[in-house]
Amino acid sequence: MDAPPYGGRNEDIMENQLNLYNTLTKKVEPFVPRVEGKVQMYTCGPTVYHYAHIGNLRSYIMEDVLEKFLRYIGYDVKRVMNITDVGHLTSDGDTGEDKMLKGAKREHKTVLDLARFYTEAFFSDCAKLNIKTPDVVEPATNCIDEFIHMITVLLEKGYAYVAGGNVYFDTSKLENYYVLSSQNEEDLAVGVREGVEEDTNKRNKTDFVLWFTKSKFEDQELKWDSPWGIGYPGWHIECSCISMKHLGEYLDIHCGGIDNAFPHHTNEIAQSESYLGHKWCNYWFHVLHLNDSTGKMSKSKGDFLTVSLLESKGYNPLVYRLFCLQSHYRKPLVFTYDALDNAAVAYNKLIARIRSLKKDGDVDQAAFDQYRQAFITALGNDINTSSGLTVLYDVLKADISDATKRALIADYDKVLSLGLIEAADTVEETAVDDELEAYVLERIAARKAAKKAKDFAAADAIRDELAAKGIAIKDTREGTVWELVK
RNA sequence: GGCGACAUAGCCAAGCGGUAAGGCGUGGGUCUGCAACACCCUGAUCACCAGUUCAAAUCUGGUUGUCGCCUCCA
Repeated sequence: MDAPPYGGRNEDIMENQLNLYNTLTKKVEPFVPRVEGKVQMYTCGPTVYHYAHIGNLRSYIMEDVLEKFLRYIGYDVKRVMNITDVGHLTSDGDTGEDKMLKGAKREHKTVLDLARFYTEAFFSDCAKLNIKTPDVVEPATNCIDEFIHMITVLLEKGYAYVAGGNVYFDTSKLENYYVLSSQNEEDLAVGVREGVEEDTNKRNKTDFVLWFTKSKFEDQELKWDSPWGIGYPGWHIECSCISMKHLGEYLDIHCGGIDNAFPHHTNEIAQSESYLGHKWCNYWFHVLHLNDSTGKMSKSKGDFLTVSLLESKGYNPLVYRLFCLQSHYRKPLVFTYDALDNAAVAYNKLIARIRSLKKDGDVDQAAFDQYRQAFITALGNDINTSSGLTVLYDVLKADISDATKRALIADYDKVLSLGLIEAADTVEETAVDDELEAYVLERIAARKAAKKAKDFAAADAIRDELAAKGIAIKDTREGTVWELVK
């Protein structure tokens, strides 16, 4: 058997199992963790003021694949995610559109209740998409002491200043602030978008708030005492602190959506490395956006696409996962229902093919190892999920035993998490009452008799009769099967 | 205004200098009494222009278009 020809052709990086694009270096480079065999991974979690839309979830799906692939090739991964439940919960223009939030306010629920509600909703959506919950999930409100400590140290070291009641990070103290983007201060526009006011307390355009006591958002509900007065933390500080709280002074991979690269991640690097006095994170993994026909998906314009909405339209959430996996995480993806339908058909066909595989028989270990390596080569090439799926299709077409195919698919699905084997082994349980079932079975038997007697007109009449009742039948090698058509 | 990403068949999409993967759809066929299912076959010179090279979808420069970032956002 010839080795399937997948993957990069660059000899230098072929040696490594995983080559990852690093936003910090703007190159695909071999992934080498700081401590051999272990990966420290941090993910920017959701801001829980609303449901996550499927664009948000694209990032979490692709990060999930990255995490699972790292485990697949043998790394011991510790992954941490924050939950932003403070800071800008009431500062988003979207809230005007948010009926849930309006309702919550009407019912005098607190922001914390709201955060709890949407945190649960977020993980519920993740579960439907087979996204593993990170090892550590930490709400920002659990870490106020840590934030205050880091800000205190930054003030002591001279990287921060107090102005107008707020504490700011002084970006002019850094030799190189723009590590994740090639911007320069002079050309940065302040308040480019409408409705954004310039903060005149800042010494430099790019300075950012570490702690607020004075905010333009007067209705901030959650506030804590601090050396600088009663207030609440700035947004950027939480990720740095939560990461260090659980992963220590060094981080291997930091993930997030591409919109976070500047300024959020840039600011995280600034404050973290100023605080630590050494380099903090080696690899930055950014997922590009899911767009709709009008551009970037957002909660305040166009359709607000959630997992629940897709479900209500009859889509299996895993179809959306497949839709994401068909594309590369570093390319913008445009969502259309046509494309999702395409993925739905592909998903169902895939399941049907796997279902037809025989379960008994021996696994050919040599073939298994070879195809497992092909999959590693595909995914190891900067998490090329599209190529990974191609390997999966190749396995289905390969001249190897069904048992080997099933074993490989189950193995791949540790990373892809499309529920392939489970779906294939699940017999469609149509919710029908016994009476209907008895009727259908009787009609099928009658049709079979008619067919046997070569009375095809009668057989077709029975089929039409059932079709009129929304029941489709088809003849397979194993006999006639039926299902309710929507 | 500045910074950045992207542009491959009807649709989605891989491609990492050596002569265009895969999926869906379409069309044709095999199997079935017919239909459906399944299976087989079927398609593009890679936005445009100019360079570098023996060789470019892949590198360089430019043009056009789309999108993102420079409040908060995945």
